[in-house]
Parts: sequence; structure tokens; C-alpha cells
Amino acid sequence: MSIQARRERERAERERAIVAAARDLAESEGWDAVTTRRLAAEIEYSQPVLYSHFKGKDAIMAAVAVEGCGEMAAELAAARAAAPDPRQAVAGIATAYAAFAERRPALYDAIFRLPVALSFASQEAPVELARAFAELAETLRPFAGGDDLETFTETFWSGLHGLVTLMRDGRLRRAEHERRLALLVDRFAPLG
Amino acid sequence: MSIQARRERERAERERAIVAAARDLAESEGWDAVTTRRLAAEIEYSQPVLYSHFKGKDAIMAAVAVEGCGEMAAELAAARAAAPDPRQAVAGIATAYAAFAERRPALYDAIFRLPVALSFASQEAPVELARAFAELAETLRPFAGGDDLETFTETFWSGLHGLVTLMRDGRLRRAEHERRLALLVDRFAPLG
DNA sequence: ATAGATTGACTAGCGGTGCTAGAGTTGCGG
DNA sequence: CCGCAACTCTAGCACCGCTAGTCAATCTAT
Repeated sequence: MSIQARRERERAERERAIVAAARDLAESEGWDAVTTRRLAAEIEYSQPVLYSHFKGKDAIMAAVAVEGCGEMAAELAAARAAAPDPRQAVAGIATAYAAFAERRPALYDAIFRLPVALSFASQEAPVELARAFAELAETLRPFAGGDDLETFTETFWSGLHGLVTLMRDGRLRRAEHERRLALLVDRFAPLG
Repeated sequence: MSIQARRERERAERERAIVAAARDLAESEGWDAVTTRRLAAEIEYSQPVLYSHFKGKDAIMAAVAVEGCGEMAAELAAARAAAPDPRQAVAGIATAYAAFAERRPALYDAIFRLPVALSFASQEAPVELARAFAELAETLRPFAGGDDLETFTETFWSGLHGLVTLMRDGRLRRAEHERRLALLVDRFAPLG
């Protein structure tokens, strides 16, 4: 029994290594640099080994995305918890969201720009993603007014997503980033 | 002289055909289906001919994007012109924006999600793109209040962009699309 | 203990990608 | 009429995601 256990342990470890290698490579050189061959070289196994762990490259990216979801949710939660009042909570979580997207662009892309990987509303979405969304929703709750909270949150979240993606692609003036964020926050969580 | 003129005419026509083929293929089968080989087959020339017109595949996509910018600007302008009052103008242009993104997803992607193609703020950006942005800005002007109009517009535009991209990727509930649009409009162009 | 079965990682290869070097044809200017 | 320049072609490079089939190592059962 112990031998099988060791095997499973080694296998799990290798799977962890694959995801970690994919993530590191993506963060340091971008997703284009993440090829199955390079990944295989990184973990010091042959290419087909990857396919005994994941259905394909997309599945590996999805695994990285799931990992990233957890971190993002944690950072959003921390930002919310640190805020002294509801309005500053919105500002804080917006800043945290943008900071995450900027600091971990590859991770952010895996989560939100991946061709088809994670569906937000479906049950295949990891609980961490739901947690991140819930953090946003709870932060916004005091400001939803008569609007449905989920719809309200989706709209605010879309604003954040648009801001970070367009800016990273060089389609928005970087210098105005904070002002745009503040403006968005002000529209969804106005003073008084 | 007439022979050279004819050659140039044919060459220009062929270039037009390349862009048209790329656009048609992208709209009917998605950008993944747009390969240099299929493009070459479509225009009934060999592959390397493409490279005598464009530096690479990215340049072809950029050309498609420029074409799309013009149409988008026109549709936004029409939506603005058709509106009876400033607030309905914002609602109308938002709807037109979302409709364009939905009706021409490949074109929209070429314009706004292309790796690096068009920089909004740089001079390489086509005038049509600036026109589209200006339509948005003029529509929003009555509501910018004390905020800088360009920053205000960028933020609203990001909201639209986030809504249409996240929804198309299946990360937002489709049924709530119009409600989210209305909510966004209401935040940037409130009643009274 | 050994023969057979099973697991699992490997080499090699398929069909595809964007792109390019060099050959070969075509038409112009001296 | 001939040499030259322009231009399109075939062929091929290096890479991609992915898979079939070989082969060694391990486990099972006699």
C-alpha cells in the first residue's frame, strides 16, 4: 500500500510542478512562451507526460487560473476588511483589483481572458472565483439601492475589467489610471 | 505608364482582397481560422504574396481593425444623432456599442483585443478610432460635470468594453445584459 | 521464484502554424 | 534583342499541440 501511496504522492507533486511551471513561465515571459515542450523541459519529463495529467494545454491554463482565483479572492477580501467605512471599502477593493491585474497580468489573463476556461455562472467555476465575486458584491451592497445586487456587481466588475484590460493593452492613458478608478468608484459608491 | 498604372491598380485591388478575405473569414469562422495559408487560397495567390503587402499576419489583422473602426464610428454617430435628448443619446450609443460588439465580434476583437495592434493615444491610431471615441465623448459631455471629459469618457467606455467582452466570454449572465447596460448608463448619465 | 499482465514514460511522428530563402518567370529599358 | 529588374512561385525552416506505438519497470498470480 505504501508504494502506491508514494506513487500517488509523486504524481500529485508532479502535477503541482506542471502548474507551477506554467504559472512561472507565463508570469515571466507571457503565455505565448508557455508551450508544452518548454513545460516538459521545465519539469524534466517528456512532453506526453503532460497529457497524462491534463487533457491539454487549455486544462493546464485553467489549473493556473484556479490557483490565481484563490489569491485574488484573498486580496480582495483583505482590501475589504481593511477599509474603515463602506465607501472606502469600494475604493479599496477597486484598487486591489487593479493592482492584482497589474502585478499578475498572466494570472489575470488566465482567469478572465482565457478563451473558454472558466464560466462564472456555471458550477465548474471554482469556489474561489465565486468568493472573489462575493467579496465585490458584499462591498457594493450598501450602494446597490434598488438595483439587483448581482447585476449591480456585474456592472461594476465589468467597469474594473474594462479599465485594467484596456490600459494594459495600451488603449488608455496610463497617467490617468487612478483618476479613472476614482471616477468609477464615485459613480457606483457616491458620497452621501 | 499605363502598364505600371494597371499594375498598381491590380496590386491595390489584391490588397483590398486580402483584407476582405481576412475579415470575412474571421467573421464567419473566427480569427483562429484566419491562417496565412487559407488567406492565400482565398485570394488565389501563394502565401508569400501576403508578405509583399503586409509585414505579417498582425498587420493584416490591424488593417481589418482599421476598416472596422470606420463602421463602428458611423454606427455610434448614427445612434447619437437619432437620440431626442442627451440622456437617451447615452443610452442609445451604449446600445449601439454593445450591438456592434455582438454583431461583429471578430471585428470588435480586431479593434480592441488585438495583442498590440492599435494604440488609442498614438498617432498610428486611425482617425476613425478617434472619431468613435469622440462620438462617445460628445455624447457624454453633458454629464461629465466637474470631471475631465476624456477621463470620464475613458471610464464609461471601459465599462462598455468590460460588459461586452465578459458577456461574450460567457462570464456574465446573458439574460441580464440589457439591465446591466441600463445600469451603467444610469450611473454615468443619471436622470435629473 | 518466475511467467504473464499492467502501468507508465519514452521516442518518433502527424498535421498544422507564421514566415522566408532561393529559384524561375515575366516584362521593361538600353 | 538582350540583360536586368520586378515579382510570384515552390520548398522549406522552426515551431506548435497532440498522439500512436515501443519498451522498460513494476505488480500479480501461479
